[in-house]
Amino acid sequence: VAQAPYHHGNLRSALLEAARALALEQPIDSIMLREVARRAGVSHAAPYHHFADKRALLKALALEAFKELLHLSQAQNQPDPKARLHHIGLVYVQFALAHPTEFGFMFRKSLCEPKGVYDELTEVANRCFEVLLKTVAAINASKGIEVQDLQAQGLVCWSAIHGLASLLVEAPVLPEPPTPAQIEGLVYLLDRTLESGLFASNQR
Amino acid sequence: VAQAPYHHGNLRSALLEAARALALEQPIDSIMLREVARRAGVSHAAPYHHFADKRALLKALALEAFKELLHLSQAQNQPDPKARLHHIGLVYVQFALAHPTEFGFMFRKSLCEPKGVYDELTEVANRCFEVLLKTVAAINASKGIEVQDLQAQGLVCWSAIHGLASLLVEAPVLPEPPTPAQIEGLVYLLDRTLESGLFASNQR
DNA sequence: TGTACATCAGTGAACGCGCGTTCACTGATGTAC
DNA sequence: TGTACATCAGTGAACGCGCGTTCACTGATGTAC
Repeated sequence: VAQAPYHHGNLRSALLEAARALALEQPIDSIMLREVARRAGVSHAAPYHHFADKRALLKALALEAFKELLHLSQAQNQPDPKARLHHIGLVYVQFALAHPTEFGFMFRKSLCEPKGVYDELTEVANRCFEVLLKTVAAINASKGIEVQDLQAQGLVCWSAIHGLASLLVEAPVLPEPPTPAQIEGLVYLLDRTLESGLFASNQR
Repeated sequence: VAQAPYHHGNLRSALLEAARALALEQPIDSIMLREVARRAGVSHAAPYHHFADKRALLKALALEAFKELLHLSQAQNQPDPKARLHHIGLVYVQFALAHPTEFGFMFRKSLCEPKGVYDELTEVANRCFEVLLKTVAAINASKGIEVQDLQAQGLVCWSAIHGLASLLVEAPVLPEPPTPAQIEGLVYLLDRTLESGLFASNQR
């Protein structure tokens, strides 16, 4: 296998991996299909045996990203729902910082068009949200709270996490990329905000 | 002036306006300079008398967007700092929904490169953040709270607002675009979360 | 008021570029008998 | 174990396309005298 056989064997994965590597270096829209093929060591027409077109390859990339995010969110087994929520927030922010281009791309609405038909990307995204919703519901239960609109509560919770991740990735305001310790500190502050508000007096 | 004079008169503004209109129809990276010129009723070389290149035009578009956001944030005169924060959150989300393409684009880090030199976009973005910071600080003061890291507190606050705006614009999870009433409801829920946490028992 | 002239803000042709995609092809693989 | 053959997964040439940018140009404007 050392001398590059005619058949690649696992070109589909290799193309996705090449696209992932390119995404670390440049924005998603300047990724070129021919360059992905080049990186995978294959002619520029070869990808068409594995993906209908460029868009399909990029969508597959987004799908993989969502699957990884889902996997990370679930990779825990803590009994305390608050600890679970902290975990979700932390891995979410860490994922965004580790894969900034994919993070910005995987939420593009145009990826899921046309609407109405079954779409695996939408489904996995929904499952990510459901993991969060269940955790939020568990915290409600542990506090004996009845919430009228769990979706809205979950959306606000997701917003706080998503916003922190987004700003850390892209905010023009931040002079330096944050250190892992700063990230954890911000996620803890976020936890406390969700727990008791942004203006609780037990600020540390 | 009815018969299209040779000199346009205010082509720079007209080009930005054309770009803004195009941004309502398509993602930022598929906006083409030649089409912007076409929309402005001018030859495709004319923009080069007003912008160094395509990137400069798009950056000017982002700058205008930030200026409008700053203006909206400041367009109020409420004595209660909590009311001011609510206003900021509301106009932020409304702006994002009204200008989704620019909203996604104006935060791109690459817009502010090369770093180090003075950059008007960075400055206006910072001023937006400062409006928020001052409001948060005023709420702290009204509560007699001393905060160790105002920047972090402000960043978390901004995250919550920014995240809600981002998700409402782009989330693949939401089946329908939200109504104005839903938006206000979510911003109120956000307010209450910042005030007393996501799990306060006074859920309505 | 008129004229010369510099400057500004357009035009339209042209350039090079590299893309996404298609096509006929060919080498490799696997299965039936 | 061999052989025929269908199928799969590559190749490389070619296509059309429209872009961003440059250039020499020209029409319009404004100022000096």
